[in-house]
Amino acid sequence: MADGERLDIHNSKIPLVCQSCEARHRGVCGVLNTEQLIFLSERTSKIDYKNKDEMISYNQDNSHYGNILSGVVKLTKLMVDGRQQIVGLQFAPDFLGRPFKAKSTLFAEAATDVRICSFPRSVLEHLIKESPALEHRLHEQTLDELDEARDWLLALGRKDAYEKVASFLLLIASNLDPEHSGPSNNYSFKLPLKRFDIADFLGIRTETVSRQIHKLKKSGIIDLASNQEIVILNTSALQEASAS
Amino acid sequence: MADGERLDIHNSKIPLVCQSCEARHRGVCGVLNTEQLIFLSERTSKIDYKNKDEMISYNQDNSHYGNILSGVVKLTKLMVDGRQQIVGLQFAPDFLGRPFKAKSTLFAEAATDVRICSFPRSVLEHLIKESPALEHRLHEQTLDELDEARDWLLALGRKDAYEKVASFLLLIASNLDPEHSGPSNNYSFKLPLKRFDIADFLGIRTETVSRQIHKLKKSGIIDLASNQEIVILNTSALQEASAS
DNA sequence: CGGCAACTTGAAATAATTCAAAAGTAGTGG
DNA sequence: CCACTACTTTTGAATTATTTCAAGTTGCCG
Repeated sequence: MADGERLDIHNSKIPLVCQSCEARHRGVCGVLNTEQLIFLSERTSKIDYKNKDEMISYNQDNSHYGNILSGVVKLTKLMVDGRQQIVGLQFAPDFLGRPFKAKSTLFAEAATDVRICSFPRSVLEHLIKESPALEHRLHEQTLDELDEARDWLLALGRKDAYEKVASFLLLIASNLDPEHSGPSNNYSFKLPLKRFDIADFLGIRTETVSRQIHKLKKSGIIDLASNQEIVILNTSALQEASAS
Repeated sequence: MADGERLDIHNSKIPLVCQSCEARHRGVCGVLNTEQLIFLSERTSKIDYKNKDEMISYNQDNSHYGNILSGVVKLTKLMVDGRQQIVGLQFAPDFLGRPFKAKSTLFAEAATDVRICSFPRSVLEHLIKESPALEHRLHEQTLDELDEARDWLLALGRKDAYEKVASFLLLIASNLDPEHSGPSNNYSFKLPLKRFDIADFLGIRTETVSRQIHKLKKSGIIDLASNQEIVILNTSALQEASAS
């Protein structure tokens, strides 16, 4: 670490595997310096999951972590009698996994085809020890997830089915296209979740989801290009309907 | 910082105000060294809130943080039409406040008389910069809160009223007396929340809470020493009833 | 002891579920 | 390209859990 100039040149060698990576800047990797990025990239492997693949199982050792490169991941909880609830949805470039705990307390399942950049626990721990900025970044994501979870506690506890479905459509729209936060109308997207999963997320039944989507369509707030393709005709009316 | 011996002696002077403090070891202060503890203690003030006092308001600047020394704090969300949902309960020695965000997205209200050790944002930020262990400790609490929030997502989304009330009683029992996690029977405690707040937490109505408590009593799982004092007669049956 | 708030109880109304069946959609192979 | 199957979604009707509304009862604090 003597010659500043050469060091700079050397450090600008961002690993090839990272150069066009979704998570490189927005994800946790954004806080790593080049040296740390090289260390990490040499210990990662890209893993592809098919839609419906189980990525993490309940009680599984938290031996690996990952960054989501593409796709949507469902986090679900299961009751002994089979009742199920989605307790989180994750999108690229979210960090995936529960740090500092031996075993997982939930399931992670691919809701679409998913690609992640995976690395072992020891690598995470080593990097955290070296880089407080990394723990800070993870802490921020955890805080954001907590804020989100609390928004959903309100929705599950106090909103009716119609409001829940409207809220869900807004959530998906804003996550698939972060630009879409504003009231730009006539925005369309493909739902990453089937009716059953939507119901699972909202704590209601698929039949109820279907009926509420029908209502939203009938009142001209949305339209269906196909079963899975939602067209938002009137964003502010949808926000109104979501009661938030 | 020259003479090691004197420094040690000096450093063993834990601030008087911290010496008998609930949060000193279990809370975030547990990760601070003596020097940092002195720095912090010189910038804190103990604040007492009465039951029902609003401690943090929606959209309020996050200018102060605190450690709960005693009492129970409700975190609530409010909809424009007045519907309300408790999204978290905090007990001593929890850290209170939302770091790294300008404004609060929820209300914090004293659910009992509450005492906190409060300090300004700048002090937190200064200490975090100096001590990665502090951020780590905060990160851990946030992760625990997220785990809890997700447990409640499952409860709100998929449990019926009877199961919700049973789950709630178990939650309170284990937080008021951490020793009570085991199946020791005939344990009694005073509910820190009124029926209305319990309903608010569980996403149901007070009348429904009342009816479910009645059911639990009728089936011999609990007894009421008074309206607010619950006696758990059969912990395993209560766990059964909570469906978790 | 009085008065107000918290809690309980009952009966009617309602939102969502359950069950059943029909309609739509996608994928496969002849 | 159509037929076939499997799966997802929609729709309808009956049932159920919870809410709502209204009235009582209890308990607590001054």
